[in-house]
Amino acid sequence: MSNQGQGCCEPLSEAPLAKEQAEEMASVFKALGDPVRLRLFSMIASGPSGEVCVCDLTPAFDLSQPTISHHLKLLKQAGLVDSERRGTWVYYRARPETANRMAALLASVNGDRAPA
Amino acid sequence: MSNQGQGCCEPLSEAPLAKEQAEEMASVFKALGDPVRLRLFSMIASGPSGEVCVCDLTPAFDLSQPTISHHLKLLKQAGLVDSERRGTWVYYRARPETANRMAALLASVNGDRAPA
DNA sequence: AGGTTGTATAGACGTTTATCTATGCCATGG
DNA sequence: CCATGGCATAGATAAACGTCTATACAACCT
Repeated sequence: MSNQGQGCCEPLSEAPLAKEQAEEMASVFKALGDPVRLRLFSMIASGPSGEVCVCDLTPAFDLSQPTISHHLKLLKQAGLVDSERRGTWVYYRARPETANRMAALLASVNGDRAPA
Repeated sequence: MSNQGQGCCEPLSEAPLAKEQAEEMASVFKALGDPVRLRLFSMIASGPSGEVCVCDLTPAFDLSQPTISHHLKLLKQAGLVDSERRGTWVYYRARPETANRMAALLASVNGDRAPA
């Protein structure tokens, strides 16, 4: 229930996005715009302990380890995940603020408007 | 079944997002992953009459008319907007079902897990 | 210290993408 | 009809992207 509206932006249905805001938000959508990254993010976000080891993520794909590492880096740069090294392994965890911010933006698109 | 102690590499039994679903949803995010398209979608979604004429969208950018037309096409293919020709002009309107579906996905990322 | 395993970085390469100019396709109006 | 204006399609091109192999870095374990 932590929907702390951090006053990020107007809902889409009220006012168009400014150029800067659009660029910032588009970069997050772009990070989610790849099937591999979306699945990675999904696996991380739904990790039962709130975090997932890279060693669990890598074998889940038919891709090389550096490729997975690269995608995780992009997710991190987009602000969607955070990483922490504990010993040998690195754990990734979702950053709900970012996801919820994008969710709020999309949820504001409503269809009931100007009934003829 | 937390493996925090040492055994890290227990394979995830099931991916939260299936491969096909991820590809389908990623294609929508990809459409929103461009600043121009996001602004276009934003302008369309916030149109006071629920729809916006292309003739109003095109001059709002420093881009050629075919480029705008191309971006609108991608938004349409992603299921984010619909278009209708009325006489000389073409009007675009948002499809809230798609936007709300993506919003629901992102909103399901919540941080309250593994209390303290 | 040396070997082993997990993760990240570097560089290369083929594909996709965003943009342009040129052109085609409606629909309206002389 | 033919001309005009709005929008879409086609083809070209440079930049960005996803992937790979090779290698470097980091932490563990004898």
